[in-house]
Amino acid sequence: MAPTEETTEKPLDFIRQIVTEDKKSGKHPTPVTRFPPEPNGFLHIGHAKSICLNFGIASEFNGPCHLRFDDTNPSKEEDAYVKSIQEDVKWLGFDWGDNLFYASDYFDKLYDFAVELIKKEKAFVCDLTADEMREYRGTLTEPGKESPYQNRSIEENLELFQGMKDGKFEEGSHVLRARIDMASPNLNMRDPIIYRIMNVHHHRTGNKWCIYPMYDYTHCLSDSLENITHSLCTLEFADHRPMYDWVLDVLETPSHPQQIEFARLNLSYTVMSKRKLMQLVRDNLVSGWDDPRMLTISGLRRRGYTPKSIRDFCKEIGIGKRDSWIDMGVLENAVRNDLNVIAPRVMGVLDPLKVVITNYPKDTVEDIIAKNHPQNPDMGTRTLPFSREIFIERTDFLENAPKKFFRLDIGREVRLRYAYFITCVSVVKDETTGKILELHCTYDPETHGGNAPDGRKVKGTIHWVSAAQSLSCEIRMYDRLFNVENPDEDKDVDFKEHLNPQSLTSLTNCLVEPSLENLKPGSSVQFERQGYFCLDSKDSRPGKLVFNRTVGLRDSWAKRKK
RNA sequence: UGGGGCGUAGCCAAGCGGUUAAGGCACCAGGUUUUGAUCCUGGCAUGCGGAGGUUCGAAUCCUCCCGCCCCAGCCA
Repeated sequence: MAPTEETTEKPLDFIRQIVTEDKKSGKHPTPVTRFPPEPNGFLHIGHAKSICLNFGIASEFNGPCHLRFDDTNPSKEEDAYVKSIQEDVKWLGFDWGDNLFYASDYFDKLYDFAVELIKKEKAFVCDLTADEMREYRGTLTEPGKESPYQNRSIEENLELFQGMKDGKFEEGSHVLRARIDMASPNLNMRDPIIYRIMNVHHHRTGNKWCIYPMYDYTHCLSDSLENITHSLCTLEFADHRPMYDWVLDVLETPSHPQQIEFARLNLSYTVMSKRKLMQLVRDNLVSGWDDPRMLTISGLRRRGYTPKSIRDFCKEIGIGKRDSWIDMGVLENAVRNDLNVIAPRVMGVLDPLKVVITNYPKDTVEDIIAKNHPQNPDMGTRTLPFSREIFIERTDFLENAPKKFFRLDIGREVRLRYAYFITCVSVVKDETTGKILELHCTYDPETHGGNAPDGRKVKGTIHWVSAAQSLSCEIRMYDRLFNVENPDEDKDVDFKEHLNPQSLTSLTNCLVEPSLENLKPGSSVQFERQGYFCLDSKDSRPGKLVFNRTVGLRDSWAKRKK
């Protein structure tokens, strides 16, 4: 390939560079990655970044990517979440093949490893209470104190640990701890807890266990048991890497994967943590995990985002180690780009204003041919009914409009898309309120199809629907969920205070062209001059259509008005 | 005032000692257009957190300083 042809390729991020080098050096001829969610909530756009990274590397280097559920804390986890997570990963377009794993699959092995640790005098059972433990841990600047239980004999530790497993002790009375260094400047190395007693039913192992391993102990071993080569996680785990390596160095394990950290995604005007998303759901501030305003994968799906748009977005933002804030506009731009190519164009009127074409014959309904996509003839055409009474957008008429207003005013001529030129003659108003009830216009029969034989031009082309044949529907308009860039910023103010009360506006008098009658729920269309909309997959019914606005079109006119 | 991570444009982000510091978003100015959409063209960092130093040559190496993020769960 000529060098010039390579210039469009996106440069490798630092993780792909490492993977590339490991392949070249023969250290890891094919990488094995994993996406390891805890099944304690729904996946969100932040997870998509990790999914695209892990599955993306796998497919680029022809290696597998495992889906592994990090289910070591049964008090928060549910089977419903594992289902939704699998659905979302698949929907995003990724495939883990046979490589579906659960940390809970390794509970037996993990227990045996813990016994090995005890036998090597690298772990001990500790009876300190949680409060005492905190005191003994020390602070950021002061070293901790060694546990009075740290010198128990191997035999005693073995017996106590067995007792923990057998349910002989109360929750909180004992934990198993790694024996490392209470004076370590890294708090994670101050004899961290690796097992705790929890009398909780586990969604997969039921009541078999009453002790559960901690993340730091489990994750590295799970990675090793699955022969993961590159264990990718977010920056806040960098401090845990010494522990990750310690466990794998002390124990006889199949492999020693490399943990690499990257920056998590921050998006403006939203919150990302599962805990906060959960609050919004629980407090009924949104309609559920899949509320179209939520940046969960299921919310985005219902909003009309395509898998490709989310993948493109993740590619666009890149992988690095700086704390970065991505503007919502970047996400919106990603859907627009995809939908612009694939969404059929149709006409829909959000706020209808009646127009009577006074010189058009009364009982005539005419077929108008319209393109389904202006740049893609392969998408074909459709016919639109046209008649004497139509509806246009209320915002497409303005009395005493400025010169630059390319729409309707008394005496002005516009083109009805694909149909005729019309000229506004008069306005009918409600005598008491002054509200505009309808417009009287005339059409030029010579302009059929939208072109004037005399070559005269009109600046504006507006969308319309035929009054008698249009379908009424509901359209839900969405705005950002929060009205500040970072709802988490002020620790003294609850993030819910920043909720945008206008985040959902339901328009119930909308009218769309009749071709939409049998549209499949979930499909996307562009309402010309308005934006991209998708038929809601939950609430839409035949005869009672409900659309979600995915995103508006770029609108330089609206910008100019400001 | 412990440890770890990070500072390149309004927002992301390449750059890995050697021509005028990629690219995208945003923004601005034109052009095409039966969507004020799309598309196309051009503009947009004498500058890489700051100050010194090394070098013929520094965003890249060294020193000091400044700023931001993370860590004291029996969460992940």
